[in-house]
Amino acid sequence: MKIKKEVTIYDLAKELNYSPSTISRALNNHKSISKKTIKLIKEAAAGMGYRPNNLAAGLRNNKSNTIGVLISRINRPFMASLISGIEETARKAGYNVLISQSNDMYENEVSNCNALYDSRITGLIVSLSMETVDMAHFQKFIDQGIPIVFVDRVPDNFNSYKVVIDNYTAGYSATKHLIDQGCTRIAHFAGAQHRNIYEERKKGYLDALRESGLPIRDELIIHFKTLSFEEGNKATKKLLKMPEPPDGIFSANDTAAVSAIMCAKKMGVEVPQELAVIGFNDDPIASIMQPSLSTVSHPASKMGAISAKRILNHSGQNYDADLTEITVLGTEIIVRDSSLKRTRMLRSKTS
Amino acid sequence: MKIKKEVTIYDLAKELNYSPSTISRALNNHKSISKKTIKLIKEAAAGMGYRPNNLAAGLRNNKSNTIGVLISRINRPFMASLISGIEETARKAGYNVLISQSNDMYENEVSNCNALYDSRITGLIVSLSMETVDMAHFQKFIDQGIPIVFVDRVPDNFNSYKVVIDNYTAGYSATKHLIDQGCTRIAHFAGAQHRNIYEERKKGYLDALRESGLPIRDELIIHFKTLSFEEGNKATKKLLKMPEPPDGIFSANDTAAVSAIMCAKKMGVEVPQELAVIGFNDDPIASIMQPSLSTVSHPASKMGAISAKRILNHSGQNYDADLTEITVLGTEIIVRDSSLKRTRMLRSKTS
DNA sequence: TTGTAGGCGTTATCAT
DNA sequence: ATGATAACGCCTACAA
Repeated sequence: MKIKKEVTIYDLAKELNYSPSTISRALNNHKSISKKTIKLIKEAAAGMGYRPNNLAAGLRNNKSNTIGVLISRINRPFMASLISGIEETARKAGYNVLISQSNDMYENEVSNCNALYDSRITGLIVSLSMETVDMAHFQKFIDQGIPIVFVDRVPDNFNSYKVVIDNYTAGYSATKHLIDQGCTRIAHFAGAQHRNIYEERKKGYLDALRESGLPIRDELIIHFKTLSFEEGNKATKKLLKMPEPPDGIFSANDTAAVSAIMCAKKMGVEVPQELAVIGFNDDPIASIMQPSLSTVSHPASKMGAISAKRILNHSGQNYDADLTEITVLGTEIIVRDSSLKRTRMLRSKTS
Repeated sequence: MKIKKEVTIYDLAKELNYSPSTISRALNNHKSISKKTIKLIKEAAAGMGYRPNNLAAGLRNNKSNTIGVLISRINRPFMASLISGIEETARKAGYNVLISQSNDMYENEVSNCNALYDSRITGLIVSLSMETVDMAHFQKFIDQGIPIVFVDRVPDNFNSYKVVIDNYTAGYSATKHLIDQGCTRIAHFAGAQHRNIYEERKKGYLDALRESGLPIRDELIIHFKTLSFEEGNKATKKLLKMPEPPDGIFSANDTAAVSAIMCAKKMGVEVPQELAVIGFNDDPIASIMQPSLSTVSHPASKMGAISAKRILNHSGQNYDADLTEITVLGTEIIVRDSSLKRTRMLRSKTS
């Protein structure tokens, strides 16, 4: 097939009897060009079907108008909403979004990192893989003055922009809520402890128990690898078979919390009467399952938007100093049926 | 801050006493370069921290190693899995993925289309917005020999690659299943009829009724704009208040089906005994809610992988001919509790 | 306000 | 097997 020749600023220049530089300036709204000329040139450009070549502009500027995103998996409600927030904000500012998923594997994270770097992205937004410990693969961005925003799963040994929620308080409040409901043997589904968000949630859990004078029982703290449905199922089965089973579970994510409820049901354990459950994230499923799942809100889309804005605002600032700008968002406990031991008002309300 | 000078093939050339061309060829595994030299050069490149510049290579080749994705919304289970499938396949082949969401608005689709074009993507994967009717914005890709793969929500007045499921058969089978369960007044939640996937599902529904000798009642066919939870809720309420309410609903997506079940519960209508429901997509929620939702499988990730492969395999072939290569995937009815009127085996099985 | 010219990093062509 | 050179499209000092 014949491929149509693309229109360049040279073609426009010839057509309109201007120099290419004037065309270029006009298209970029350069102040030295009169409104009239700009309008004329832009209309001609549109008429001739001109489309800018980001590759050429990017090469010239050594930077593409692109934000890179590096996450574990796209098809998780939290991540999908995070990306959605990033995309929306970036798009409005005329930026594109390049995505990549590590599937929670360090090796993938490194190679995706390189792939994004090779595309000369304007900035990088990262939620670390479960495995990642070493952070060397991010250094080259810093060396080039390319801003990195870590979001949700952030490192604590690397200075950069960070966007997180207050995981400690969230963990504390979630646990406190269960205690308020009368739970005394509260289990915790903990995430990988080298990811500080999970460490913080657990700390909040521990402190809530301590403050209430409840004993900390190691056998009720289950350390998960990925907080998957399967892991949750297995853990719950084991817990409920204990001589003194827990009467409450605080899970570090909704997926595992849901599996706990389903497992309990199957084993004939009533939720919330015999076992109260609270999750984390407020996935869509939380409000729909029955009993509906109490959980902690996690403003995914907003975190994405903030992360993108960080990149957009960065432009040329230097942030390699030992300066770490952290944005901490609040969360709230969303009380639904799965943790309401005492009163049962709102029973059928979807929330 | 000081920005480190980036290493280019010229630096490598100087360092190794080769010409830039040789370096370039070696890095691209050109056959005229000996294995030994390639190894030498690649090792030096890695040692010196060389990273290729996709922008420059892309400009030179007038094509970036990037696949563009244009969808309605990322944070929908089907879409997230679709993207995930695309990303995984693209990544393995060394391609990047640029995403954009239209939020189901025509105007956004057009401008995103342009933004992706400006980045000189290798190929475009599209699931049309609900609004889109005119297809002119895609023409420029065809003119440049850039392949387009339409997936799921595809046009029927535009020749290109397409990846779809057999919506007619799916709609037929879903409806037939309800009939087999003894339903005689089956309602249908239909999507926007100018999107052929919804038209096909409806056709299947109608034919299933006809073949079974059941009357087609217009008042039981509800046309939705977006098949949202709210729309589903409203429609269900109206249906159940009819003098002769339906005893079955075939919804063109799971979201609306879930809302139907929840609405029915609230109104004291038993599912499936009084009202059987079957959805479409097999969203994660379908197997977890109670009663679990019968639905039609929709191989999102696989469709994404196939779409990406289409682009990767295209390389230079001409497909502007009046040739439309369509890949049709099969689906299957997933029977769960929400439609099992008669027998109740497997009651507590999650599916 | 507009034009000229050089270069961003890479690769393909042509030559050796 | 390797090298020299031009070109991809755009932007921006510098000049006018």
